[in-house]
Amino acid sequence: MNVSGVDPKPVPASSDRVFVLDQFTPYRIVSLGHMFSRKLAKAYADENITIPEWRVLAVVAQSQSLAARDVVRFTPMDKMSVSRAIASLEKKKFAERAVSETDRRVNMIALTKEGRALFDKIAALALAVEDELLGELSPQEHQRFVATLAKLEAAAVT
Amino acid sequence: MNVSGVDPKPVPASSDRVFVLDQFTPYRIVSLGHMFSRKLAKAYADENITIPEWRVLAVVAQSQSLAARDVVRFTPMDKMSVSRAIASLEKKKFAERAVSETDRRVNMIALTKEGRALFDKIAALALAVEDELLGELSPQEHQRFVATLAKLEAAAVT
DNA sequence: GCATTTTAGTAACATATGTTACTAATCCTT
DNA sequence: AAGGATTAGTAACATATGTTACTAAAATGC
Repeated sequence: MNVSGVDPKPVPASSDRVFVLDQFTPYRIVSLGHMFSRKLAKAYADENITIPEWRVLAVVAQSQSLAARDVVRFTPMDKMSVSRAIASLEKKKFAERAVSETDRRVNMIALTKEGRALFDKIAALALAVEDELLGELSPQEHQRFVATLAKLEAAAVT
Repeated sequence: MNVSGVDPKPVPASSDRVFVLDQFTPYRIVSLGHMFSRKLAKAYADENITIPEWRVLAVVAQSQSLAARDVVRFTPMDKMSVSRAIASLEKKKFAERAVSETDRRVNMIALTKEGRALFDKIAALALAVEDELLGELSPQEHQRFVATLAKLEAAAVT
């Protein structure tokens, strides 16, 4: 019982079904996403890097050099966010930008030595957080969960 | 093959494990959460209500009247966000605030007739979106997924 | 090959969100 | 019951994020 003296009660929605926020699966996924975000951000809070910057770092680290537009493709960020994150990574000397020789509209992004080192460090932290968060799941449970996740991702892009 | 001429390649992290962003489960959950958020926001884009406002609306709708501090408990919002959302719901005539008679620090929130109607309408939309997003899952798969979700929520609060 | 459309990226503005610190009320301890 | 500690809520500031509209380059199509 909370301070207000009332517990939340289900309330009939328009139809015969009932809407209860914490039994609403999409909402729970969103909330869990927030919790994970915060956990991860905390894990690398000392590393002088923001979430958007980390996303760019992680994507660029997986190729030798990547067009900014492809960062947009590979992350849930819009092009303005990517542009800002890259600018800031550049200012911090974790990445460098160079105009593409074949298409001068395009910026190619590459990590500096420091950027690569930072990625390695944070990747290790991230994997540790993953262990902490998912460690309780059996391999089978994890595998099933990820399979369902893939279905949901597919449903969400349609 | 993308425009830049390189596909993302896994890169060894600090240990023997490899960090690949789109195989990193916490990140996938966060991304899926964003996708769902956007889907839901789109579904009620015409309704003159923001995401934080909707969260408050949904929580308050489930009781007759609720203390603002309990909204903080029941949502992933901090008290400032809740305060702002309530202020804005009040301005839009969807909610009313009254100082609690037993504790004058506390604001009790209640929905107006219009707020209740709006909740009913959006709840129906939300359930439709849920069907769209989760409709492909068998009852068993959904049930398993939600069970795992609960474990992850528990791990994330620790 | 010239005009039109599309694309990549950014600047400038508006809005939203997080943070710190404050006020007012209540609780707790003795 | 008086003092300090805690709690609910908000104001004011700083930062981040979304939006629109622009520039420059390249692709398209006539």
